[in-house]
Amino acid sequence: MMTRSPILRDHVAAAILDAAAIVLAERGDTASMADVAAAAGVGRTTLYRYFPNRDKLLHALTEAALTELVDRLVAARLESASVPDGIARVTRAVLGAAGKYQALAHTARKADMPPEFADQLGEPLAMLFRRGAADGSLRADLGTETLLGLYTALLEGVLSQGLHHHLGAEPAASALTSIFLDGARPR
Amino acid sequence: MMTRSPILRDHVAAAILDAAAIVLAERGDTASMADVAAAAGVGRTTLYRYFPNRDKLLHALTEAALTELVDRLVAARLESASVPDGIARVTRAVLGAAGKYQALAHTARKADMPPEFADQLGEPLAMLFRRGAADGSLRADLGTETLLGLYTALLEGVLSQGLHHHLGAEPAASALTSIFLDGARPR
DNA sequence: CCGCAACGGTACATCGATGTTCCATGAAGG
DNA sequence: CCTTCATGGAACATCGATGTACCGTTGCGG
Repeated sequence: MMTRSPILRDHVAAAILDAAAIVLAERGDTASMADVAAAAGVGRTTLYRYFPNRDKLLHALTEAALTELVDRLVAARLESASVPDGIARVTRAVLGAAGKYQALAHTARKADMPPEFADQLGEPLAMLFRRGAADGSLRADLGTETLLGLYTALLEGVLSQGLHHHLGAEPAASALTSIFLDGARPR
Repeated sequence: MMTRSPILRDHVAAAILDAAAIVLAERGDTASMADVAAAAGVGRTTLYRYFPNRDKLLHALTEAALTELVDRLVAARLESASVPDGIARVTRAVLGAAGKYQALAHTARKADMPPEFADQLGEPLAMLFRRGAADGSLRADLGTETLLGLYTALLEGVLSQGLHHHLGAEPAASALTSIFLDGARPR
């Protein structure tokens, strides 16, 4: 027998998640399961065969998005970069993973983010900023916490505004990094 | 007869809108009319007497929020300020009007923003940034459009992240302005 | 080439939200 | 004091979304 193919099934599931990410990013919570199914080019019942209910789908989506983000973050090897370059890498990583990640900002209003991810995401970033405060490559007058908050706010704003679509991911990333590090005033 | 009092009615309506702004900002589209009514401390039927349906409520809320924002923006007298100071004033204005404005970012996904408001909000800001590009008080290498996009992204991100609640409106505004103008790198 | 299994579609039960109607209550105003 | 009117609650109809069951079709695997 051998149920058709387990790999195919995984790929279909991935395709559904990609579609879900898009439609959720567009329409937010108002997107229905039917919308997701249609966007994925799959029957509604088939969608339910892969994800037995809406919660499971959301959960799988957040997990996929956070995993991708964490992967990109470790691949960025922040330890072996200067602080400014590290920030540039983080920016590229986040904007590159935007596809799936963007949907979560609207829906999963920090509801049930698994705490292990929170650490895996937040710690490297916090470490980077602390290092910057210590070695003088970042301002100290605003406080490391505030600085980090402003940086993530800028990331979230750019994503939610779709700026990386107008400009392309790479130009958007370099513009964002440049503004955050050097400001809008000419040096 | 004299239907009780027309001013009282306006105040109740305003209270409902305030409550709606809060609950919409928290729960987004998933907030029900019943939630809004409860948050406003008013019966569900009474809510429907003031706003005959959900659309009307949302519409009134966006109008109130945008009106407040426009008012603060004209009160800021951007023409008579330097560009950096103008940006500081805009930041304070937006963060000050956050209460109502924040809810719209999640819900009214630039759906039906009345175009007259779009101009009243966008034009002064665009003017300010163009002036900055012309007189050299803002960088020109990223393009005025991009610069403006990054600035509004930063505003939106700070709001959606609630940073102005952790820090207080005024400190948040000055930190935001400082980062945007001067960057995170020490000068 | 044949059968199993996944697929898509239809139909259906259920649930929560929306919007409406009606009525009892209570408080302000004359 | 007594009328009047807004309020809040309950009951109701409706609608869309969720989740489930069934069924005909299709196509890959053996």
